[in-house]
Amino acid sequence: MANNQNKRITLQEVAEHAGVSTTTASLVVRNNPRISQATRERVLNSIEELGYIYDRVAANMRSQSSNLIGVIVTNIANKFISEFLIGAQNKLEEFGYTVLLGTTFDNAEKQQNLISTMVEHRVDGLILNPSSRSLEKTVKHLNNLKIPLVLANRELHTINADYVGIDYEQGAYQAVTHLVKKGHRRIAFLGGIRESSTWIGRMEGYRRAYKENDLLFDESIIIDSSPTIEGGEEAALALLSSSNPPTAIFCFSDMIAFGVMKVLSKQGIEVGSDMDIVGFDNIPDAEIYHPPLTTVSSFPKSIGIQAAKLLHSKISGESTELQRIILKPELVVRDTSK
Amino acid sequence: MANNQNKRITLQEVAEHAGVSTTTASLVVRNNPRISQATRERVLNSIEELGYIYDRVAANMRSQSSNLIGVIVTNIANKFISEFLIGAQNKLEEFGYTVLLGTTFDNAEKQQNLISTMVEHRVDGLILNPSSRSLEKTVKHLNNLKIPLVLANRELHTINADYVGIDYEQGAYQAVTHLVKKGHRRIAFLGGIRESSTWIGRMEGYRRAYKENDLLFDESIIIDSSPTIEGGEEAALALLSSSNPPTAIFCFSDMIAFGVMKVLSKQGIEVGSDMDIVGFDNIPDAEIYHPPLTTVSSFPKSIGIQAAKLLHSKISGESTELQRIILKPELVVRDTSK
DNA sequence: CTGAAAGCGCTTACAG
DNA sequence: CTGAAAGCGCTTACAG
Repeated sequence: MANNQNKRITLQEVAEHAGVSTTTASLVVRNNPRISQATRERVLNSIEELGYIYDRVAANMRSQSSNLIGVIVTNIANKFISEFLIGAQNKLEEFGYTVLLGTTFDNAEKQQNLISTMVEHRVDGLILNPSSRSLEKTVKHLNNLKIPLVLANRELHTINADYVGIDYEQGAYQAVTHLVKKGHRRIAFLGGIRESSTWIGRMEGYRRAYKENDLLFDESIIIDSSPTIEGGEEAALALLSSSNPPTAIFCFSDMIAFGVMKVLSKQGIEVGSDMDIVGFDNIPDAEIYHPPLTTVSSFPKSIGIQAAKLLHSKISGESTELQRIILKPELVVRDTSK
Repeated sequence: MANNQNKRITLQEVAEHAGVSTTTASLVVRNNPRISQATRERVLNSIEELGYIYDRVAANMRSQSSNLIGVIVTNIANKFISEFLIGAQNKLEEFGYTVLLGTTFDNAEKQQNLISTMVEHRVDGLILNPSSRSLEKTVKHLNNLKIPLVLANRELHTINADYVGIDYEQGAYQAVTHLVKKGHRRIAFLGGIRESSTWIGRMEGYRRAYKENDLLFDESIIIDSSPTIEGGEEAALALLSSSNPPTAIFCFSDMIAFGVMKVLSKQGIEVGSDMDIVGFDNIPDAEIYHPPLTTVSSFPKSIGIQAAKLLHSKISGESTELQRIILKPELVVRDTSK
């Protein structure tokens, strides 16, 4: 083995090899047009010959910018989140950033650690899909952040930051109104974490639809849970044990709806005839599920794209005022409520 | 606005504030035990008071290690991949690394760019779930890599690197043998990209089961496709137009199986009685699908964990020989083949 | 169009 | 147990 096997070639060595200064070599690797074609080619040849690899870490350190964006999400196994992440990542890469990914698994401590790590890595900006609960320390930290921050999907009202999400209130309102038009007068709301802004938003829409249609509001058919299939199963079991079950269920998410339907079908309750169901998110599975699920479509990929765009405009100083971008949801009627 | 608003406090300023040298301050932030308790506390107080943030970029540059691991996958929207990613990420974070994520969307150029970017960012190691086709340039690049590389899920035989994956041959063999035991003698193999090692592995298992059971091998019921639900639909349509259809189908993946079943159910073909189906991957949806899907379980999270462990042992120099870790799959029988 | 020198914010020998 | 000085590999004014 050669003894220079593990040593990276530096720009200075390239410069020496090409017979120019490091300044010139540096300008060449960054495609600065003020270097003559002849010199540029000499340098590029040396780079090729020596197998030089640009050291972005050193460059970033000197120029005080990292081109790194931290993206922190609750759980990539959730289809809504993975779609969101794809949108954000694609757009960020288009802008020339590299993504530093963190997953909190909805854990507040993990979220705090990830934010610290990313800030220590000198990310140029941060997109945060907050966990359902955040430490006070984290709120303080985020409010003192010197870099642009965009919150996504879940709002933290204690934090002064830009926000991109969908109109949960409107989505829930559409879902419940749709069920009312089908003749339902007793509609449960199942799943989701009661403290989260995403749950509260839906609750407001649910209430508005109840009020406008003079339905009898009943806390006992509003059951929260963790936002997973298992959570949906638990909520459904709790609901079925009640003395006065509803005729339709509005679910916090499609995942919740899947859990609910799993329980219903085990109990011999036919979805779409005995009980109508509406989900939320319109994940790809909603369409291929049996029966296909009526749901509120919420364009997670668009949210990701918007968040990336907004962050980029903040970083480049184009936009300075705080913004809230709220995307409109859309009801997709399928077999669970026809 | 104060004019020091955007300037980060440096360790030197901390040291001055605490009345110690930067050496001492540096040792304190890294929890070096050779600093006395009294000095340590003075420094920690100054850090708190000044709001100092550790600059990992500068530290990494000086110490020539980044604590960054690049993880490049084909598509996080795929459940198999997202589970894999969760396993890898959790384990890597446990080891103290931060993850730099890249998604290739199975595009060879994008893969090449991502690898370059990560190497320029001086990642300490790379976990690569290769796209189905790779550029020659990429192969060369990977073989000359100065940092540890672990391939996952898909092997590239032209690359000298460690590999973690499951035994696709064995999985396919189990699936087809299971169908033979159910009495099937004509079993199709649908979906997946013919050039990929994951497809070739399954094909070998399919052939072995055919040979051992003296079945009549027929190329016309082996139809490849892109590894998506849509790909499954296309393959199924192509199969159904053939003059001599099979009585059972072994699908490249659960996603393919979902596409296939969608087509079959539209055509009024009853899955589990008219036609038996076996998938591959055992993604969470396989269980809740209607009907629940028989499939080969392939522990993507474990693959991720193993890949992270292996990479870590390479980085810390514990293991030097090239390793192949092949996890055994397991058949999970459900309603599509009972 | 090109170069010499300083400096980004840390860590690392080395010395005491 | 602590400190002064050099250096990681770049980019950035500044000068010519």
